[in-house]
Amino acid sequence: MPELPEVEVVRRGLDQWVAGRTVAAVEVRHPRAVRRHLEGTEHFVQALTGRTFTAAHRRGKYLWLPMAEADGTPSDRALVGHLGMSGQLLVEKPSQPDETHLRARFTFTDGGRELRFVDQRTFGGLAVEESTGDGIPPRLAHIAIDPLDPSFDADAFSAALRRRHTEVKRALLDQTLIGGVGNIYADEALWRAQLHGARPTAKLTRAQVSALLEGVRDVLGEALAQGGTSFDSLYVDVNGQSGYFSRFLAVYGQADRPCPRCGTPIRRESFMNRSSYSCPRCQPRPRTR
DNA sequence: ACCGTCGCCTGATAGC
DNA sequence: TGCTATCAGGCGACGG
Repeated sequence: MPELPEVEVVRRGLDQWVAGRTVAAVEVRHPRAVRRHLEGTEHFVQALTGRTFTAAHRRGKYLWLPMAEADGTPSDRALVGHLGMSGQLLVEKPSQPDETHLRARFTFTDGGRELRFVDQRTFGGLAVEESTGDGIPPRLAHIAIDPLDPSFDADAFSAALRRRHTEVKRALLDQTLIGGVGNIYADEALWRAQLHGARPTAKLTRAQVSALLEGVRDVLGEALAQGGTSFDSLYVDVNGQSGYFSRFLAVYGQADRPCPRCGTPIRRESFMNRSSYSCPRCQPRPRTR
């Protein structure tokens, strides 16, 4: 599942292989892929055809590509994308057979490799959004700065976290508080900080918040270092099927396997209608909830 | 304003 | 064998 590190790998691929190219045609194969483009599929196609992508940016798990008009002047719109659970953005030769779950195809005026949006479960999507310059499109403004962004403010995050009246894992998954953390890396960061996800945020000490943030940064950074070198950027597989995940994860998906720190079997709990993994000894449950 | 729950979606897998 | 149930989980809408 693509979280921040995987999306950053995709961004780098787009910046290298798509930025600077002009769209010749757009084919939408499944309307759900552009459902967030409220003006409809035809408008989506019109808004992109003939425009040039100028760069690829990311905040949290969102990507956006600013555009320029045919005469080179900057456009006030950008292509915004989210990979959801299973989305891929692939840069491939036109001769490559269509993928089963191909949702949209972009061809370019240079006749080179196509950009394809492939998404089995269709939680992801594309839209053209208002945007000026390289700044974040207003529709994405609610997504918090992510911890790999140089402007991330650790003190502000710590203060905001401790002001919340919720459980710490919920807070980590809240994209308006910190961007880019999903279920997998939330569990990994909590394990590193030796905190159970049900701990109330308001009662965390400064030291605990600090350890948590360090855990988040480390796990995202390490995943990026591995993912960024594991994939051919021409074919960015963000489904984790290449297996680099499982060698790297301490607790996620590791139920009944020994905790790498203390050897206690990892437990799996249901939380927010999804799975949470933790070490019963390193991460004791809070007494009350 | 803030917090928690629900529905969306499809393929793999387990169990009968 | 073939069916059904369960699971994977990010996000925005919505209700309290």
